[in-house]
Amino acid sequence: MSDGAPAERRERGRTRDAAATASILNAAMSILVEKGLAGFTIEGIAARAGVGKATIYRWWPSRGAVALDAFLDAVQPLVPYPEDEDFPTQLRVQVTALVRVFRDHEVGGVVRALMGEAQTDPDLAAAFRDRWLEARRTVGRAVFREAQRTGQIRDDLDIETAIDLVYGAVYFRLLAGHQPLSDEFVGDLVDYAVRGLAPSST
Amino acid sequence: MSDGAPAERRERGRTRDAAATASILNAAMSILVEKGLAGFTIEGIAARAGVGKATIYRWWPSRGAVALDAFLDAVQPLVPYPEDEDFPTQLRVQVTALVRVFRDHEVGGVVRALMGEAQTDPDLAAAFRDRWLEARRTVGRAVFREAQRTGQIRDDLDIETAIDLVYGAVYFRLLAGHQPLSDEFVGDLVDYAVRGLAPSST
Amino acid sequence: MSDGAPAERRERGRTRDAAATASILNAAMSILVEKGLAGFTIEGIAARAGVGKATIYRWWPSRGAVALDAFLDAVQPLVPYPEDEDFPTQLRVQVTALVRVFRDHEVGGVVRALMGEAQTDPDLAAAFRDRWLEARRTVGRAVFREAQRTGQIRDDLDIETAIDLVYGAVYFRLLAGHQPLSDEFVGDLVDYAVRGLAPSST
Amino acid sequence: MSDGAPAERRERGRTRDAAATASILNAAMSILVEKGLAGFTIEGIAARAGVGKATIYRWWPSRGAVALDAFLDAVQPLVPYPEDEDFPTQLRVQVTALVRVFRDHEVGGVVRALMGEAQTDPDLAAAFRDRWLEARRTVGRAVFREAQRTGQIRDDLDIETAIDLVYGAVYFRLLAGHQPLSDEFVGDLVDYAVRGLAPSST
DNA sequence: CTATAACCGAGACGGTACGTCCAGTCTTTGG
DNA sequence: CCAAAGACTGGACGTACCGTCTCGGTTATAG
Repeated sequence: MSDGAPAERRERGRTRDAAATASILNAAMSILVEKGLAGFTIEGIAARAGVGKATIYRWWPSRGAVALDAFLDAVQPLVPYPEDEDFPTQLRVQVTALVRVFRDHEVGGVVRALMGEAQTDPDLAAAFRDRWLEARRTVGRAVFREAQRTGQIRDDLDIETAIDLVYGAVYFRLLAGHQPLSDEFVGDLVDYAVRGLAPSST
Repeated sequence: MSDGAPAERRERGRTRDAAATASILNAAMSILVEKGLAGFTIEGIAARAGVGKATIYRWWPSRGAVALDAFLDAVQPLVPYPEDEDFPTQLRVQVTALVRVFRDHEVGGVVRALMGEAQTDPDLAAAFRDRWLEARRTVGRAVFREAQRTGQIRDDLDIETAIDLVYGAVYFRLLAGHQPLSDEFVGDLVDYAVRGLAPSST
Repeated sequence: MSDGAPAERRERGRTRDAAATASILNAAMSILVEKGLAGFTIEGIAARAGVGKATIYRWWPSRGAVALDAFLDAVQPLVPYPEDEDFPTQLRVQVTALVRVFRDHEVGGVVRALMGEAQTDPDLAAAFRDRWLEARRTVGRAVFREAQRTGQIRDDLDIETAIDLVYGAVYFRLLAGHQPLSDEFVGDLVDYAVRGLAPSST
Repeated sequence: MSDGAPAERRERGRTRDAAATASILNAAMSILVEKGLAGFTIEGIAARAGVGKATIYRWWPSRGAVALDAFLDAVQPLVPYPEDEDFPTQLRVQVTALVRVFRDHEVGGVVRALMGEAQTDPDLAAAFRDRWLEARRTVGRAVFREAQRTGQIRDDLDIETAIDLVYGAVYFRLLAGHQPLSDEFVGDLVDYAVRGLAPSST
């Protein structure tokens, strides 16, 4: 949420109302799921949460920031950590998990909304990159590095590009909507990528 | 958006003013380039174009539709058709051309704006898919099919997935902005993809 | 409004379309009666009459002018001429007739609309005065003069003021709506006025 | 329009801004006087008052309501209360005062505008009746009742009709503009009315 | 019998104002 | 000092009409 500071020194005055915060994030998430980003307004959130607009502005700089917090609140628990498998399997498990979250939990719409809004709001874009994308890439990077160490992929690989090769296609389908995020798609995608990243057969 | 139908039957009443149409698209494009989608308002376009708001609403259903027409007007001439080369070269040329258009002609920001707006506006999303993405994919598909015919890539390939493997990464970097759209990126991307799509070495 | 010049020299070109004119006045009257002056728009009249807007503007300068013509067309036949009776009876008959037209033929609303619009449109005000009020006053003046000649009212009377004494109350109730235009009202009104205008009893 | 209720219970939230209210009414009055009801727009008032349109719409339902409040603000202090005189003198003083207000203080135009607008806007019509006409009639009614008690006018008189006999003529000349609101007119009018309302000479 | 002119319907045009919504800020009362 | 309530300025929205202006097409008179 906006801050980070771990409430070091007990400050004067009334403390932040945790109930209000939770109420705001719940209201935000339910509005996002019901109506998408259109119709996602600060006034609407305040009304549904039973909260003054100023209370929202005190803690979040923009509607996108609220949406991002609500999204992370709802979605952080859902994504798995890699288990001890070979590289193709690990990659397939990771991508499948992400696609399923997008497809099954009405989360895809929220991600679309957030990335759409981020095209207009640079602060949101940065926050989304740092708090969502980068967190996921950290996990992904570990998987690729381990695969490099065990010789399952080339060691002159640009890992950032390799990650984008796989996940770019997923986000592209999510955002452009020209093709479905099917399990077959994930299978082929991982297959082509694994081959493309493998060491030269010589 | 505006038409499509080739004005078959002469209609009654005053005819559409081509000068106004051009003026609107120019104004729209220049506002998009100057200020991005924030600050891209119907009122602003009307004012800069010297046109009544109603004239815009008469022909376009939303600001996104205006932006799309303006974008296509400006960008259609810039993208090349494939020449007679081997598959890796053709792919590299195509992807490089797209990335350069995004990078060099202030067009990247417009595409970001359009795709961002499309997350909220389903009509715009459909139009963007049909009139931009699909047009580009048609070219891309031909390249992949030719490569298939000449045995440069596997013939059990899902071409749609293959296209997304390459172009997804480009759009992902454009929209998420976590890494630059550099020429090195394009080089590696095409390299990994070509390997991944190649026939089994056996 | 509509005419004036009695078609002296036959002019070149297509002549005025009488059907269109009638259609416009009918449409105007029916819109006035249905919706009042709010909702009485040139576009609405043109649409209902099946006529181009320009055709209306060619012949009338404003919506008020159309309304006035439509009103006079519909109402001129309804008001009676004075018969050969004594003054109080003549006055009562005249006022009663006017009040009944206002009450019974949905004409009251149109007069209210016209006088309301005239507060804003000086040309309409002048036309309404000349073509309606003055026409009615001419009849009224004759009645008062005859009464003066026969000694039924004072001969030092200011006839204009006397007319306003009677008709002013009627129009006031029509426009302000604070009291109904009942027959009892007319009776009392004429009674008080006749007494007030009578010669001194000495 | 705005309230009336004497702010019984102190409410939560920011209180109504008296400066904004005054600024709106001043702007409204000055626009009315300068340009009449044509050119009297909510946007114009907001601009001149330095106020958002929503602030006007929050407190008044229509431009007519604003005009009425501005009018009453400006005019309430100007009309006198009856003094201790005989009936004809009292009536003459009252009518003369009203006519002078109409003539001399640019208030006539505003009343014309209000009554014109009221022909189209029923809410305004009701408010104008209750807050202006009825307030004036209350004073007038007292004068007539006192005259009845002292035998200066008939006691079977319909006072409402009697009031309209006098004031109807004034408003008629104001609204129709066919004759001036001169002092001679007032003199004759009161003279004829007083005679007409007097008890039978027997 | 052809020009020329004024008419007609339709409807696009540049504008103005509407009334609504929301943004982001400010000012109250009250916990 | 925080929270709720809600009034404030401001700006864009999408709509409705305004009055003007082309369009293609239709009667009329004049040559």
